[in-house]
Amino acid sequence: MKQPIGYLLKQITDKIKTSADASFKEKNLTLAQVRVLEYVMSKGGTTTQKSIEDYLEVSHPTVVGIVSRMEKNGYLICHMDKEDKRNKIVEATGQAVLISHELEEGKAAQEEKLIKGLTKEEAAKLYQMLCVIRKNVE
Amino acid sequence: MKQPIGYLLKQITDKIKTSADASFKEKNLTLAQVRVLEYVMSKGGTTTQKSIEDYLEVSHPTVVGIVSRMEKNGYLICHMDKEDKRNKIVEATGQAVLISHELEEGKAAQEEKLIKGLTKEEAAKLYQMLCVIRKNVE
DNA sequence: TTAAAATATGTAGCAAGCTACAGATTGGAG
DNA sequence: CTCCAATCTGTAGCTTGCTACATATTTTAA
Repeated sequence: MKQPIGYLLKQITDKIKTSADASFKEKNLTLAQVRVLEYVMSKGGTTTQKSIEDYLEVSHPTVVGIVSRMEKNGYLICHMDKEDKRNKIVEATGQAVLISHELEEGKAAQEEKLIKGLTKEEAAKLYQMLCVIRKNVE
Repeated sequence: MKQPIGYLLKQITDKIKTSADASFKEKNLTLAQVRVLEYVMSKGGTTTQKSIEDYLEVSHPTVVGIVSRMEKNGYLICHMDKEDKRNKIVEATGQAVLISHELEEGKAAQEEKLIKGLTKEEAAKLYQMLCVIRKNVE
């Protein structure tokens, strides 16, 4: 029974999430939170909640949840933007900066593990095709 | 900023789920529920909860939730297996049989939309590479 | 035969996705 | 200036994932 591509994608995504969440558990982080942390660091440690939302391409209530859990766990600090009171400024804490280096190292290894068995050309082709599909579902 | 493949996969998967859920909403179904329904129908309208779990490759509490919501909405009926009382037999209702035909028609169209812009050869190659990746994350 | 292991299900509690609705602030048109 | 629209955030409530723990039944091994 040949599975539709969409289902294949879901199985892969679920398994990436589950194993990543398990590996981050001792740090009190999840894959989604690590992605947020990477993004905030790429912005120099400070950004807005709306900016995270645009980057992740998820709905704003989802970001509210992730950010507030990270704040509760000491990875982020939030405060209102005095220039524009609609904006919520999100900053990485010292604790977050410290572990973000470790996280960065593991990242490349994960990507390699994912595409193990594919040639460099195949991986590039895959990437390109996934971009086509992403456009198709927009 | 080039996104990792894992993240690309997640974005695609999320969007497929969101738009599919919206399209099934008037029938009081979700994408996950439709997949269960398809599977049950492929088994002649009767199977066990454990069998659904193996097919979906998700944890058993996840299946419990999906099946019980479908039962509540009149798409499934469950009862204990008298041969082996550990098994929960799951059956599609008449209502489920009726709409399963409609659902089947939409399925191919969705798959086509997803891979629109790829040649038949590319799609086959994509499928093959995704199978490699699925093995890598097992 | 009986006790332990395997199997199937269930419940509790959490994270992360969504929509729908609401509130506050800012910007722009008249 | 004023009011309406746009923008950003928040809350409520849902589904679907998960792990951890518990229960019942069956199977297997001693």
